[in-house]
Amino acid sequence: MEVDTLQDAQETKNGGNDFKENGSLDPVVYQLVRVEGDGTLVPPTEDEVLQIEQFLDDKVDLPSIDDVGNVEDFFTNDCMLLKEPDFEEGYSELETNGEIHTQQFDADLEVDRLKPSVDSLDIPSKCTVDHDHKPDKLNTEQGDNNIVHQDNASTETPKSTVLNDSCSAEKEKTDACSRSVNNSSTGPSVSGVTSSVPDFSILRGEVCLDNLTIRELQEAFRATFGRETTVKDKLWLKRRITMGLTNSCDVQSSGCVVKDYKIVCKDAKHELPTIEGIPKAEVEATSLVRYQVLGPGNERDTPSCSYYRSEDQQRSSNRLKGVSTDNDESEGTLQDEQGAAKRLRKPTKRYIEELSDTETLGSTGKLSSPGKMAAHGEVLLRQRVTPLQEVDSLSITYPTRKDTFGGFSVHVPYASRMRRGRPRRNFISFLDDDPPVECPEVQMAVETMSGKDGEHVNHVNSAVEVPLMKNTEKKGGHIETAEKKGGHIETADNKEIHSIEADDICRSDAKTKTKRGFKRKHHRAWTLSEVLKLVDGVAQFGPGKWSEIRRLSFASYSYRTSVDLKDKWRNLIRASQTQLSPENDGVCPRKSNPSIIPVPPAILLRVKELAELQSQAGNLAAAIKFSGQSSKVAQGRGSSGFL
DNA sequence: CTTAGGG
DNA sequence: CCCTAAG
Repeated sequence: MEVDTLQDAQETKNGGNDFKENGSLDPVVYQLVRVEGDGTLVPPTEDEVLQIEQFLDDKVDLPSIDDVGNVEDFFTNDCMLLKEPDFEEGYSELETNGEIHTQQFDADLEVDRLKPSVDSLDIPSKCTVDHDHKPDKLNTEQGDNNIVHQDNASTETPKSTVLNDSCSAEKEKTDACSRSVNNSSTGPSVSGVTSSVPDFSILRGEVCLDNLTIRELQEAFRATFGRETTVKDKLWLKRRITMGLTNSCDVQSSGCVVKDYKIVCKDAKHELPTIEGIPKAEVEATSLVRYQVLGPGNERDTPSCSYYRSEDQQRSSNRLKGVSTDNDESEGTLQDEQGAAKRLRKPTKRYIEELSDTETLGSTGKLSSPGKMAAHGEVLLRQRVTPLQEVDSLSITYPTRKDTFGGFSVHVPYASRMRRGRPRRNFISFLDDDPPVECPEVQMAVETMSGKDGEHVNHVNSAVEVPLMKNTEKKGGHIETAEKKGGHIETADNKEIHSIEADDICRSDAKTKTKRGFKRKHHRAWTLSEVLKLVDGVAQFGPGKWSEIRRLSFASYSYRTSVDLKDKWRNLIRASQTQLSPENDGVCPRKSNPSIIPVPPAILLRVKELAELQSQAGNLAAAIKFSGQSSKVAQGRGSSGFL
């Protein structure tokens, strides 16, 4: 398994209010999209993006090389997990995944008009059965409805006769689906899928996929996944089907017979290591542990579930489940604890498919698709609109953007882009402004990737150039984290230097942009050297001469404006007073925040002295104004040299 | 444009 | 950092 697999397996996520703490996400990647009234997809607003950024935090970690192994491990186990008790549930849950999100849209946006797009976006079989069955429950008008579906699906299918039941369930779903499709006026009907019922008999008993024709395989695929596939690749189909039936990722591309959802290798005649043999409890435990690894989001229940369902709702839905209550119970518990523990999410069926896809395609794991990330906005949208069948048959590359974390250049999902400016209010402007938005990223790359170049100009000390605050870039907490994880405190020098150019671009860009700080100036932590320069500058030119100081001492730091200097100085003074004078037991007020490297007391001392000078200067201005002296005065123990 | 201050 | 009011 490769990192890219994870990223490729994107899920449709809608904007709106569903991004909150609990909005658990796939361990994979989400693509934030908003469905417009007419069914078209639109990039998320920055606000929306922001809302999920925190989740992506964990996600971002995934691709990190170190985690790959774990991830793989995880999926393997998880696959097995699905198999056992709630096989069905696993499935329906997984399948409903996309739908759920989309459905939430119904609440957020215009309900009726969305249906079509929903259908077109998602797997046919995903259509809501429950609208028919449990009209009373959650699926009223609130965004909570979605949950029931999967629950029902799982509930209504006794475990014993898994296959057949699942078939019927699927059938129902399909029917319901077609209904809803038909009901909706404009909906692009799902090609044929809804018209006929898959031939589930094909999956009955011992299935030897090798003996099936492509058509049969496709049928089997449909019976397995509840949707059609246009893929004609036998190998691919076989793998998919096998995986689907066995719920295992570990499937050989051929020579396997599926019997009772277990893989039986023709040749080896032995079952692949599935959940069999592993104590249920152990498995469960495993899952628990794993769940904690991945993300705040959780998953046994679909994201929306955990978030949208109130406690009561959850209970009621649990009741609905009936059969699989015990499992649900634990799930519920898990959910309750999810806040504290990170858990992994079951790989979605789609993920599984994607997985095999990449494998089949001989993917060695290109980390993503750099080439296609160009116009993410649009490209991405189109992709989402494409019928799923096609989506998984093609080697879709999902839009990502390159970003740098802790020195690693990785592609992160489009949605995880950091917000740079003030929230954008409308999509149009969002799109229009896209280029500039990219700037920070570029900068990041430049900063972290390239080695230091030029700018040794009047550089006094490049030694201590560590940002005073480690969370240099990106205000958002999570990126910060990512950076830390990257683990290196690069010499700020690097940072500064490279940032300069990029930032300049950015700034000019921002400034040219629509007035009112559409973009907030990229936050740059003040480095020690900068502070020193500032202090020196103040000492030399006197306080208030910001423009001068900037011109002379900060010639190389084009991103520091005189105002910045002024602000910083103000802060320094504050710090010196707070942190120094009351003889604070050496504990800085901002203590316990490891990410903040306090300004060395030595400097603060100077600041303080200068500050005192200033205040006194108020009365005896003349003394300081004669710069020549003032600097000396300042450097020489302040008040002493003073008249 | 530069400063000073408040936010 | 941003924004504004004042020189």
